Amino acid sequence: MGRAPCCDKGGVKKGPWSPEEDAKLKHFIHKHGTGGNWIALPHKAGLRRCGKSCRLRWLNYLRPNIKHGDFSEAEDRIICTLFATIGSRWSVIAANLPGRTDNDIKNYWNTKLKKKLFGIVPQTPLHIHHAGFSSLLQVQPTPSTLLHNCSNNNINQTPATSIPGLGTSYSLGFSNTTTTTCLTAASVLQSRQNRSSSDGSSCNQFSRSKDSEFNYGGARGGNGEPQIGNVDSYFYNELGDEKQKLIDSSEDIANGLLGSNYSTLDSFF
DNA sequence: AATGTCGGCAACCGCGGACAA
DNA sequence: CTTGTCCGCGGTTGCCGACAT
Repeated sequence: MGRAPCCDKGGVKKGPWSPEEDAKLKHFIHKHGTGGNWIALPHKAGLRRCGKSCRLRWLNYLRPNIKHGDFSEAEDRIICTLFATIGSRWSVIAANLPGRTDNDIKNYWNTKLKKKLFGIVPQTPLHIHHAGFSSLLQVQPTPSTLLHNCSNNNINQTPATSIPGLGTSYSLGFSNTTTTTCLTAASVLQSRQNRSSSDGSSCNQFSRSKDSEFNYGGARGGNGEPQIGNVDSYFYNELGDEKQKLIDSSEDIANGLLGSNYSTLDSFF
């Protein structure tokens, strides 16, 4: 039953690829393609490597049209917005950045972009976060770092909007990438919930999976920890007229960035 | 100059869904 | 329907060069 055994784990080489191995793999794929079977490929190509390793090497480094080097400001913005909208789905983000690999984007986010956006470790948490940002709990920005980053980034300066009643009140400048994308993610989700919820009060859909967990600092449990899935208490009770503005702007951003792919976001929530 | 620390990046690991037998 | 493998993904590790002490 089942398929033939995978590669011989004992006989395979691990670690960095040599130029000779790269050449062998490249030559074989150019001549024969992958054949839809990575497991059989290394043997056919004369490589003592696991099929998985070959696939990774090809996809991340050897295949044509791979971009290496610095990311542009436009790429930064796309990564940030998509990350805030869909979380750490690097393959989906990579699909929106031609020539970039998921591994590249993941490394770039973890080593540079995260620091560029959030700066030093803050004292005051930002009260809105998507599951994608939950991994950043140790590096959430203070209002001052938000403003600092905002002025340094010099991105789309627009009037700030005050977000009251969230423990610590302060202005969130829409021009800041991080803030915008947090609000974008929150309001996109909220608008989607509006469409699917008859009474507008249920947040169940936000806790269905780890990727759709949401919380607001304005809605905390008895232990003071943010509660998962309490988006509505903020959107319905506290945000008032600003709610629609947020939803409208976030829909525009998402539509502009993702185009026809935007409709596929439904599948994530 | 030697040693320690940090950051960037390539590669590996383990998991879950899809699919073949 | 069950079992076992393949594939793709995200998270993590470890190597190596740059920089600091």
